[in-house]
Amino acid sequence: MSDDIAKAGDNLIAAERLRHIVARIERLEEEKKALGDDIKEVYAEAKGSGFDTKIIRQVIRLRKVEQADRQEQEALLDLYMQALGMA
Amino acid sequence: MSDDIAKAGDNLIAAERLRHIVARIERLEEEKKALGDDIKEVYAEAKGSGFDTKIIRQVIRLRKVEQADRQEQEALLDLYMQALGMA
Amino acid sequence: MSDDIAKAGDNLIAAERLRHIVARIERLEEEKKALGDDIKEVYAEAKGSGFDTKIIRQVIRLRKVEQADRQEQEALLDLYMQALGMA
Amino acid sequence: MSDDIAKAGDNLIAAERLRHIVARIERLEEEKKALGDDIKEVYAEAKGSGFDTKIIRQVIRLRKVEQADRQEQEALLDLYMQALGMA
DNA sequence: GATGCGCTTTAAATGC
DNA sequence: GCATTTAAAGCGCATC
Repeated sequence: MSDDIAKAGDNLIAAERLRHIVARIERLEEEKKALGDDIKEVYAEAKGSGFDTKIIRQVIRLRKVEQADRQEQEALLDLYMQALGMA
Repeated sequence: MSDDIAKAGDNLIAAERLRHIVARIERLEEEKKALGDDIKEVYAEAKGSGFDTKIIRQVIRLRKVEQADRQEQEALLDLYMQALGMA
Repeated sequence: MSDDIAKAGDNLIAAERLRHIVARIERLEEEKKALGDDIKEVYAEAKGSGFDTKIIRQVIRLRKVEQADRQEQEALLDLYMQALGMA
Repeated sequence: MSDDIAKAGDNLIAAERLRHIVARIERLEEEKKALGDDIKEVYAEAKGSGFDTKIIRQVIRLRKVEQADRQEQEALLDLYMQALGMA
């Protein structure tokens, strides 16, 4: 019997925690969406200034992969350094 | 001649503006990604506490469509009001 | 040598299957487009009868999200049932 | 007074027609969605057979514009024929 | 622990 | 030019 009471209490606590988790995620998603809107706005503004947003997107994509490449190269370098006992 | 100078100046200005636009977008995307990571972390934490993330995701999705529902109803009401010349 | 023959045969078969796939997709897309045209026609007809298509679109959108809502609720219930070992 | 009655009657009829229009559109959209699902299925099947769906999509897109080109050329030809009194 | 697969989200294209 | 529709990317999940 007291098991049931304990279980009911646990469920309440779990429900409360769930509520908290959901609230946190929703808050974060809201902020994330706001940033997405900001980005959209910048593109719209750029377009209004006569820029081709498609090309801007390409530029950004390109810079992203280049950055990834650089990081990869650095990671590889680190690995070599470690292998050579230089790090 | 002075046209060319003016054009060169414009290009410089355009390049500068482009640089600025790209920087702004990259900054915003960085923040956006950080929030995505935060969300992921909350899910991971919830999972670690024994919650079923699938249920949490479903709850959040449901709340989202309910909210959309409410907004759609209001939009529809507005339309009717306008159609009836009451807005 | 016979490997090459086999491979050539495979390529022929693959080409034939590809042709078949493309044909099927094109046929389906054609039908899909026809339906899209039908829908457009209904809207045009409604407009001709004095209806505001904007409102009709909104009504349909609303009914869609309400339906999605219902389905989400059922999905959530299922998840809960499963989580509670009742399904 | 009888104007009001007439108007109320009109509204009822309009509501009935609206219901009918919505039902027709929803039916058509349902069929359209079913075809979309069929197409997705064909792609999935193709993928299961080892084809690269991305390339298949390109093939289909290409064939579509080629077909459009052909139709355009034929239309142009018709025009010329008519202009020459040969059609 | 890695890989692949489907699904959700996000970007691009198109038509009104 | 904006909203809808369609293609692509990213992500979590399941499996091996």
